[in-house]
Amino acid sequence: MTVTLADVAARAQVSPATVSRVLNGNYPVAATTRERVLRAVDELDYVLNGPASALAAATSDLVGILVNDIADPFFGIMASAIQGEIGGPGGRAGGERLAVTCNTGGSPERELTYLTLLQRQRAAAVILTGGAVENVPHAAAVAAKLRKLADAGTRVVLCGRPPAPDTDAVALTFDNRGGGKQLTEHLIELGHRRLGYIAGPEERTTTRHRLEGHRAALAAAGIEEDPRWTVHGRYDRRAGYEATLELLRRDPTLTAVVAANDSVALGACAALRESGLRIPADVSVAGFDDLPFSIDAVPSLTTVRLPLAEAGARAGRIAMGREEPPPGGIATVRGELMVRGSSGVPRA
Amino acid sequence: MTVTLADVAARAQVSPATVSRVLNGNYPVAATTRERVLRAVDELDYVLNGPASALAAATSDLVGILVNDIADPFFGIMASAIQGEIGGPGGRAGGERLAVTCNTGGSPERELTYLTLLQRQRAAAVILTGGAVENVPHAAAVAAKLRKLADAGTRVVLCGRPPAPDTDAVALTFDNRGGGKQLTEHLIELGHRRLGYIAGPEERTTTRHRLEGHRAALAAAGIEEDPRWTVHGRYDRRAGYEATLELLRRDPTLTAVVAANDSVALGACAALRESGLRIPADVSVAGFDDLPFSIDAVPSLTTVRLPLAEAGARAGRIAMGREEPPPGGIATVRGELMVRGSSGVPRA
DNA sequence: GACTGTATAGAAAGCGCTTGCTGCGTTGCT
DNA sequence: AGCAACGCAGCAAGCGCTTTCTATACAGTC
Repeated sequence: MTVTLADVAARAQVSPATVSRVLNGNYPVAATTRERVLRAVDELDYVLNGPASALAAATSDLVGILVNDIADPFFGIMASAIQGEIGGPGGRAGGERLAVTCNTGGSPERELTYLTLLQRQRAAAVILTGGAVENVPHAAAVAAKLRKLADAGTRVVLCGRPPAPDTDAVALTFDNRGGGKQLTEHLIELGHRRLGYIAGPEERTTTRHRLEGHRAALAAAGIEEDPRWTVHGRYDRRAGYEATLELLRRDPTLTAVVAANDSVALGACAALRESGLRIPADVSVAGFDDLPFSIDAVPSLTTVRLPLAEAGARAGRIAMGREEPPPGGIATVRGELMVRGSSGVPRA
Repeated sequence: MTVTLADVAARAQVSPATVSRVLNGNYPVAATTRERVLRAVDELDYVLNGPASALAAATSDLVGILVNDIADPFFGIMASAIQGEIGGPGGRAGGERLAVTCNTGGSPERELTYLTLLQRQRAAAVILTGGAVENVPHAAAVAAKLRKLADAGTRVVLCGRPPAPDTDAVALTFDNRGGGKQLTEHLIELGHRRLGYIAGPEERTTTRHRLEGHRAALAAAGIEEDPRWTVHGRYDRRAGYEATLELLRRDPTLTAVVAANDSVALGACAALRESGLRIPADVSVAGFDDLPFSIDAVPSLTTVRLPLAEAGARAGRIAMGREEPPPGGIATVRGELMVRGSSGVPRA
C-alpha cells in the first residue's frame, strides 16, 4: 500500500541503507547512485515515515512552541518569528523541521501536558513564550520537565519569560519592570499624580514585573499609592473595559490609567469614552507591547514597544543551534517607550 | 538511560504487552494488574516514546492546523478554537493529542511542505484554514496531497476555505461573497454611489469572493463601477493605509471605502484621518471579519462578523470524529452584518 | 606486482512499541 | 461432574528506518 524505503531501494537497485543515506545526506554516496535514488523517490512519490525515522535515529524534527494564547497577536508575532527561523535548512533530512505551536491557554496543567507530549515526541527543541505562572509547585514541575527534556537532548529556550532556576534553559527575558517604570515616569513627568493601574492576572510574572516597575516609578517620585488605584484582570480588552469602570467608580479624580497591555488599554479607552471623558484631555492612557493596532487607536496609544519579532527570531535561531546563546544563558530584552497621542498633560 | 516499556513491565512484573494495553486502555486488563502497572509507570516516571508507538500502531496523535498568518488574530482565533476541541479525550493513549499550528505565511510552497511534513508524521488529522491560492497547478498539488493524506487515514477538514474538488475533505466555507454583498448593500442603502474597494492579494479565493459580492451589490443597484475604485494589497493595516491614499489620489470624490478585512480598514481609517477627512461624515469605512479590536476603533467599525471560533470548534470536532460532517461534506458558514459607527450617510 | 588506502555499497542488528494469536485458569451451563 | 466459554496475560513478529560494521573495487605507492 504505502511506499517504503525498501520499495525505493528496489526500484533504484540499491540497498535500503543507501537510500537512507541519500535522503539524509550525511554520508558519501556516488553522484550517479544518488541521482538514481532521487529519481526513484520521485517516481514512487515516496514520503519518509517520520515516526520510523525518529525511532531509529532517536531524534525528531519537531520543534515545539508553547504560547499562552494563540489568538493574541503578542504570541502570534513571536510564534511567527520563531517559525520563520525554524523552517529553513539546518538539520537532517532535507533540513525541514516541523514547528508546532501549542496553545496552553495560560493553564499550568496544559503547559505540563504539552511539555510531556513534546517529550514523548522526542522534540528537537522547545520554546516557551510569555510569562510564567508564579506557583511554586508548578514552577518546580515545569523546571523538572525542562531538565528532563534537556537530558533527552531537546534544546530548551525561553522567550519573553523569566529564567527557570536549576535549569540550563536559555532565557531571553523581557524587561517588563524597566518598561513599566519608564512608562509611568513619562506620565509623572507630564504632571500626573493620581494614576490608576490595570494589572493582569495576579499569578503571572509579567503582571508582577510590570506592576513593580510602575510602583518603583511612583516611589521614586515620592507619590504615595492609593490601594484603590490598582485593579487586576485578564489580559484582554474586556478586562480593561471593566477595570476602568471600576477604577472610575473608586476614584473619579484619576488623571491617568496605565494598562497591563495594549488590548487592555483599548478596553480602557472605550470605557473612558463611554463615561464621557476625553483622552488625553481628561484622562491619559498607556498600554504595553505596542502591538500593530496600537498606532491606529484614536488617539494612538502611548506604550512600550517590545521587540517581539526580533526576540522570537533570536530564540528560534538559538533553538536551532544557529546562534550562540547569550553568556550565562540569560539575556534581557529591553522595551522602548513610544510616546503617542493617548498621553498628555493632566487637566488642571 | 531512558526508561522504556520493558522497564516498566519488569518493575510491574508483567509483560510489555500488558503495559502497552494498560496505557492504551483498549483491551481488558484486570484492575489489580492495571494498578500495579500504573504505579510502576509513576515510580519510573515513564513517558511513552511517541515515534515508536506511532510506528508500531501506524497512527499518531498529531493534528495539524495550517494557517496563513499566525500573527493575525483571524487565524489565531480559529486555531485557538480548534485546539480547544482537540486537546480533550477522544482517542488512544489517554486521549491526549498534540495540536500543532503550522504557519504557511500564505506561501503555496510552504503549504505543501507542511502537508508533506504532516503526511510524514502520519498525522491523525489536518485542518486547513483560510482562503486558498487560486493557482491551478498548486491547487492540483494540494488536492493530490489531501487525497494521499486521506488514503493514509488522516482526516482532512477545511475551515473557512472553499471545498477542494476531487477530494473528500470536509469543508466549512465562509460565505464571503454573501457577506461582501450585504456590506455593500448597506452602504448603497445609506446613499453611497462612489465606493472605493481595497481588495486583498489577487490570487486568493477570499479576495475574489468578497470582491464579487461587492460588485454584485453594485450591479444590483445599477451602479457602474469605475476601475479606478479597486486597489489590491495585502491583508494588513499598512496595505490599507497605502491603498487608501492611492484611492484618494485616483478619485477624491469617493464617499465610502470598503476594505478587504478589519486590519485593512484600520489602515484606511488612519489614512483618511491624516488626509483630513472625517469618518463617517466625509467618508464611510467598512471592514470584514469583526475581529475583537474592531469594536474599539473610533468610530467603531461597520463590518461583517464571521463566527471564527464557532467554525473552528466545529472543524475541530469533525476532525476528531466527534461530530458528523455536514451532508455532502460541505457547509456554508454565513457572516452577519454589524452596522456601527464608521458608516453613515454620504456628504451632500 | 604486491600492499596499503580510500571511496562506496551492503548486511544486519536493532530503535521501542503494538497486536494477532496462543494458552491457561476460572466461571457458567446442562 | 464434564464441557464450553470466557477473561486475562504472554509470546513473538513485525512497523520502517538508521547505522555500525564489513566487503568490495579501485587507485596510488614503492
